[in-house]
Amino acid sequence: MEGLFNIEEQIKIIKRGTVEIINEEELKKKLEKGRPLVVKAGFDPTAPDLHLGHTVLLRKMRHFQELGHKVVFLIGDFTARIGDPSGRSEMRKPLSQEEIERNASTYKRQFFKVLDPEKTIVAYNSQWLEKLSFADVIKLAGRFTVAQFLEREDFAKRFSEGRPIGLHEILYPVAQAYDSVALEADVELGGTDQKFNLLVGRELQRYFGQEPQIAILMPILEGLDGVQKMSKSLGNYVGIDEPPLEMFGKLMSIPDSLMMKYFELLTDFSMEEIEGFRKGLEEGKIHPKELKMMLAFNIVKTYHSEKDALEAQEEFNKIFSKKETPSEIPLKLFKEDSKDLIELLVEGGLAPSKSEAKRLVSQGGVRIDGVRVEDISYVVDLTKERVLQVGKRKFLKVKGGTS
RNA sequence: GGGGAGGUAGCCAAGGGGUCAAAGGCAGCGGACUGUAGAUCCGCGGGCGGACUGCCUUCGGAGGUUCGAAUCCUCCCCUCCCCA
Repeated sequence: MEGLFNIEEQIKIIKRGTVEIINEEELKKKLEKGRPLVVKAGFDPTAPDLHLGHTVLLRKMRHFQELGHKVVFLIGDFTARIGDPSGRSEMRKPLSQEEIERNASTYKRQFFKVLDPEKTIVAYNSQWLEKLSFADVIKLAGRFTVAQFLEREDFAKRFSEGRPIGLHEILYPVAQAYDSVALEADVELGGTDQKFNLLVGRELQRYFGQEPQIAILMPILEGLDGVQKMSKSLGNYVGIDEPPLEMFGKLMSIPDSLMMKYFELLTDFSMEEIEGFRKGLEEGKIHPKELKMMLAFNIVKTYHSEKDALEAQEEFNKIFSKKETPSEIPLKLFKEDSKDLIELLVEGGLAPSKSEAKRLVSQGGVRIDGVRVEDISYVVDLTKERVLQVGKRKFLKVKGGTS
């Protein structure tokens, strides 16, 4: 592994995109030892659909792999099985072993789009957490004070706002810290929201006589709205399993202000190239849309193929620049020869309810064969194939007369 | 254990017996404008019904009082604050 990269080069690669490294000097010392470092990143097996937000971390893991380090992909199955015992959080409901396994296998399939499967060590934290007794847990917890936990931003905030903080929430970081001890981690990767937890890991490692891990914090990636963090529940995400056109379209809708961040965190362009883009943009030499297309193209290429990316791009241009209908539209067949537009919209999945469908029609959001229809009681002739369009990007072909 | 304040739509938050399907804000959706960006403007806003002073289901849960309750009473669940 060594020889290919000297310490300075390694640090440069590792630092890309990070918000903070605690601390860089220690990292350097660890690297100087010349042995592969154990690099840990934990994932909840709760939401098995990976999106670009997760890949920020995954890509950093891959950087470490490329540098020859040992990357541990830690699945938090133990904690997932307990969930949030207060039952307050839907996202944290307890998962059964089967669910966890199913999620974990989805996860693995998706990760290896980014990570090198040969070089990835997959571990489950139940392996060691399950063995701890209540006494062990109390001892571990005894290493920390309430005041320390109140340092953590979201605890402090909730505490001062008078919102509840469950004791288990305090224990979870301790469990996560113990993971680092069990793995003898040299480095732990996490989002900035994980800062506190990663620091707890350092503390606990010291207690166990280990050299504290380096905490590397990656930024939280904002989603399509440009404000909130990318997450499935907010619906502002780009899933890495999404079809090319979908992916391309979503990426084109990110705010311009997010572009450079996406380039830095989600693509392999060098920082020098990215800096060039930034300048070009500032000086008006590059059109923002062109650059965004390049971004979208590149990301689609990463998760699909160059061919798919090319097709997605062409298709995108066709639909939005030339305002033509897409070349491939799903077709839904109906028995009837004619049908209420409203019902068609609902049954075709273009509107969630009839009221909603009516709203869409009366507000001019619905077209049939490219012609706007604003009559709520319009009946669609289905003897031949018709193209329904809702808003700008939802299309459906419908045809009746199927027996 | 004692005392006090609360739980309202995706979120925040008004409303304290009928005029409340429930103000306002945010998010969302549609339209105009654009580069499917941003900013701005307009419209929508539980569900159902060929659409209107119509029907159904909503204000933590279960009962009750009333012609009528999100609003009053009882019990229960949950949260926060102060005291111990």
